[in-house]
Amino acid sequence: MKSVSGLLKIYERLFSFYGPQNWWPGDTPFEIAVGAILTQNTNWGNVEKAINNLKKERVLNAKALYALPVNKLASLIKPSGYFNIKAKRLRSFLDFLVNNCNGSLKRMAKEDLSSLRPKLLAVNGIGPETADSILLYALGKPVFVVDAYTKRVLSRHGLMDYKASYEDYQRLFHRELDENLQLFNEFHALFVMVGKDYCKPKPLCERCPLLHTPL
DNA sequence: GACCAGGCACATC
DNA sequence: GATGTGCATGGT
Repeated sequence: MKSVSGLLKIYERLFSFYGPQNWWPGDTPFEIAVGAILTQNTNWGNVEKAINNLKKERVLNAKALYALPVNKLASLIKPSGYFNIKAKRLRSFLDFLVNNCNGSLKRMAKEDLSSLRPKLLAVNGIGPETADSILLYALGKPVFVVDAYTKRVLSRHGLMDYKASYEDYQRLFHRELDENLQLFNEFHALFVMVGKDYCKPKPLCERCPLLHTPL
């Protein structure tokens, strides 16, 4: 008898309800990395406004963004909230990108996950979720992205203690699931979908697909 | 007007 | 290691 992972059941239900998400919503690895920083504790719609401002100014590339004065950068990303601190965080990421990877995410992607992840985490303003979002969605590295919705869903379904650490949550996925880039990509996106729709601070379980869709 | 949103760094105990 | 706080806009 083969035991099916509870995580896989969740994945199958979400996938059959929402379908493929084809994340990240961004056209280039650089846009994805910028979006990952801008979306910290922020509604994605506000991030889109900020990214559109950068596109209009034609500065959504490493070289142009690096050359931009930090106060000008802050004014462009204002709609995404926390604009002063996020301008600094973008600058610190750009420092790393330019000085270690010649401004190229393609170059960054050549480095192994195990050595690259600690380097990203050492960049001021890049914590575990932002690092893993960049690694998975901009660089194609097989690492699971844990976010607030993931924690809510797993803890409310009794799979994890809500207060467990980021690494604890991530270890669960890496232990239970095959190392599959496409699966990691879709699964995180599906957590965001069900989180936005149903797994809010005040849960809306009545019509949640995790409780009310067939396997 | 209150609540929420795809975190993180930093201070303090 | 755990807990508290500042950061800020825009939608519901």
